[in-house]
Amino acid sequence: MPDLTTTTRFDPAEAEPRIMERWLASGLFAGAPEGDADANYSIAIPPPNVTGALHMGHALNGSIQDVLIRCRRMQGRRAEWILGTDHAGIATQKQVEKRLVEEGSSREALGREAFVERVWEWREEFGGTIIEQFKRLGASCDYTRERFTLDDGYHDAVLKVFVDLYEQGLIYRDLYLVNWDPGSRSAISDLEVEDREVTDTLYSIAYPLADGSGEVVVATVRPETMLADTAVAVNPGDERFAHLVGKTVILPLVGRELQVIADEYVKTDFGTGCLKITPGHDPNDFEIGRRHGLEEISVIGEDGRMTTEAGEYAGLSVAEAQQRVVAALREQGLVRAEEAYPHTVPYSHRSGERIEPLISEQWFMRMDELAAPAIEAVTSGRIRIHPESQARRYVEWLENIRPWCISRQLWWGHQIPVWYRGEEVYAGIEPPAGDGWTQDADVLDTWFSSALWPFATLGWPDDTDLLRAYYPTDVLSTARDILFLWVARMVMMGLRFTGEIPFTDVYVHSVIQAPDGRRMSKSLGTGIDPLEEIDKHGADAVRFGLLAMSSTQDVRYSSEKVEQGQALANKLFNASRFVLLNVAEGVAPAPRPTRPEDHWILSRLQRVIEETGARIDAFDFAKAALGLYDFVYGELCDWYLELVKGREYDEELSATLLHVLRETLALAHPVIPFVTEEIWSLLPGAEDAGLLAGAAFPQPDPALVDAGAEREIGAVIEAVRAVRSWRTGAGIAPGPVLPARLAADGYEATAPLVARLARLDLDAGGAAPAAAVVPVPGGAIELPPSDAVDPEAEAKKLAARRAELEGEIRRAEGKLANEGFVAKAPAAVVDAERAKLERMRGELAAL
RNA sequence: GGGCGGUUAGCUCAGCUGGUCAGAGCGCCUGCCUUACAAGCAGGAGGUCCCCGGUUCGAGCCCGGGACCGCCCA
Repeated sequence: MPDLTTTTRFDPAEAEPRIMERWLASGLFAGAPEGDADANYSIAIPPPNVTGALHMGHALNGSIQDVLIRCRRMQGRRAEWILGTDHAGIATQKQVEKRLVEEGSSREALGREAFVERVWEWREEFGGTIIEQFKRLGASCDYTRERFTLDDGYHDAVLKVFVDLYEQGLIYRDLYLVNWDPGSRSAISDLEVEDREVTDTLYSIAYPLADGSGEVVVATVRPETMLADTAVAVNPGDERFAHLVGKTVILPLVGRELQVIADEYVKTDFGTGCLKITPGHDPNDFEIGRRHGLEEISVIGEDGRMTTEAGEYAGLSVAEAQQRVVAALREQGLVRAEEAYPHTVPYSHRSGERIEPLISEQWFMRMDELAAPAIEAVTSGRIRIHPESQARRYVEWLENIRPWCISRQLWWGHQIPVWYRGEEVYAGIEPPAGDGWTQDADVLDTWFSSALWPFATLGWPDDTDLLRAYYPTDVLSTARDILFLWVARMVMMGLRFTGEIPFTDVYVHSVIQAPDGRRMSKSLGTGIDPLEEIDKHGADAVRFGLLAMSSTQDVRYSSEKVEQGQALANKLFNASRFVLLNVAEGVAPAPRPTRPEDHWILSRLQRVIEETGARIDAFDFAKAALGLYDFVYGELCDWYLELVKGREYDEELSATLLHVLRETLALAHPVIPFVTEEIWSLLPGAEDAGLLAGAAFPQPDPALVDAGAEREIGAVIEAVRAVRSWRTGAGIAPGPVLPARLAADGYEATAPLVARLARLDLDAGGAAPAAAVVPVPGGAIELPPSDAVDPEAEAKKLAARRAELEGEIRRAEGKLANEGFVAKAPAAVVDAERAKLERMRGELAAL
């Protein structure tokens, strides 16, 4: 505990761990599951990969969710932030495989059972890292109910979903062209593929016509796949080749006869206008092949080597085969052209290796039937996506959804609950009775299990207290990149298996880029570690900074915003010292205004309470955070605390100061929980008040809004600023008290405030003609001749001001003389212009 | 190729339905150790709101065209 009389800085490193301990010990984050989901408030955290470490995306999203959860908790709702990690199939398996290699062992050497055992051991040792890191951030998750997408209960849910969908005919096995990732030796889904710009060689190759009447030239960057060609296609509207459709060509090197077919897919202006069709190794060709009933030949195997179908090339790597095929074609004089060709090529998001499209037998999920209700949930407004532009993307994606390849050739994950015995196939939660059954070796795509996250974490399929209390959840906060990968799938599965939408609001937050605008990534070296930032500036500062810099679009990381947050925490700490060291003892906090400035700050407080609440409700976190900053700096510290200095700290003032401080702490707590909790514990009566995290969130009190006081103190502020500014311009030091007189209305109750803050003696103005005139609201402050005032300079400044005013007046008069303006502009705008003109004429007259 | 977003102060960004909207933080300059905070306080300088046209009494804001940057999908 800091000693307020001597400590002038808030020390996050010392305070934050201590405060987190108190929160965790209080049980506030882990309430009993009572009541129903309508009354309660819940958020399911996007489960970080168990292999993960906290990055800026987690830190931002954690801050966002924590603001929501803390705010609702303080508003009296039972708030549950569901926590857990994802088993992250490929990532985790690779992690452990790497260690095995370092030990001179391998996955294969260990065997499946032992390997999976090793992964569990790894998880036991390192899987908690990111959870601990969320604590550093101050995230008020329910740490007592941490889940894992591979724990027992969760596994049961996954199996049930698989078996149900299988029985309903939505899950099926099929031969299909998949994105084969040679790196992980597994099929991966379309969404795990990323395109990269690559320059390949585009070869033009001649295929002779079978009747000897000529040749067809096709263009390809993958000549080695020609060994699997089963047709040549042209555009049906292409007159150049119309006569060829239906004819036969001879596939060089292989000798197979290929039909020339017509298909709309072929672009007339690309390459030669003739396309070789390789259904076994190209997604588009695969589609064309299925349309035309073509044979599907595979010449590349899952090991990345040519298969026996490739004849003499069998066993070669793809690259070797390409060289040999091109060489052979050259020898036969069939290569017509070679050119460099930049294009985009699919790569595995996971392993980073180039995708090899292959036909293989995989498990698929039919999505159309699941997608329809998920589209309806959003178009009907039952689920709201913020910002709305993302809703369009969601709907468009679902409308064009394709079957989802859900099997992965990995060992770490939910092994597919299907057993085989000869020709028999059995899908079930329990293995079938009898001998001789072998289970499918594949596991499910990690996203299959994540899709169940909002309800599987709560005990589904059992009807549990947790499920009743917290499902459906309220908000799902995430970045854009997993809107399809995860969010859409949760909606589909939620609707299918619980009959309810899994959440009512989806908030899509910014992606934080590196300060130079590039992606933040470890491999680029552009990453900034949020934990280092927390070490340097404190968790409050990082939370504030991330929230303040976030918006609906991507933003660059701004360390200035984090420093701004640190400044705010420190400012609040010192403002609190001032209040606590001055107030009378034994006074209960309460609004007890006696002076205009008291009414003013209470009125301003109601406005910031109102605004902050509305901004959090609207997911406008940047404005919520910056609005708090503006209030604390621009109103509370710069003005109110300065205005009350010099007053006696009587009961009324003490009560009001404590009230304003308390309300401000509570209001700011969801954004900067640590420093506010720390100060809260230093308030008088803290022992009985409990934790701020469990206190009430402020509500605006309309009775304390006071427009009159706002005008009155607003004038004081403007007047003080005007005088200070004048002093600087006149080269007069800010310190000395100058004689002056107030020639303005509206300061009956506040003149002493102006005098003190502007360093003026308003009773010493005398009656002599003014040597300087400072315009203020309602009139002017006049300064008599003195050593400090240079009459010549003053005269010059006055003349300049007059000229400026005259110009402004002419402009306003011109505007008001414009018939179009007066006739068409709204009355309020015209009136405002007239009022402005009057004000300027008044000021000119006063000069 | 299709779609979406962006371009406002030296930097990072706010600017709602067109009318006190030209703003904030940081940086910079000047002056202050004013009994909460010098990681502070006060004051100040700084902008062709990407370009060209249009609509309007009035345009960062709306419309058309263009340039550049970024993201998503194919």
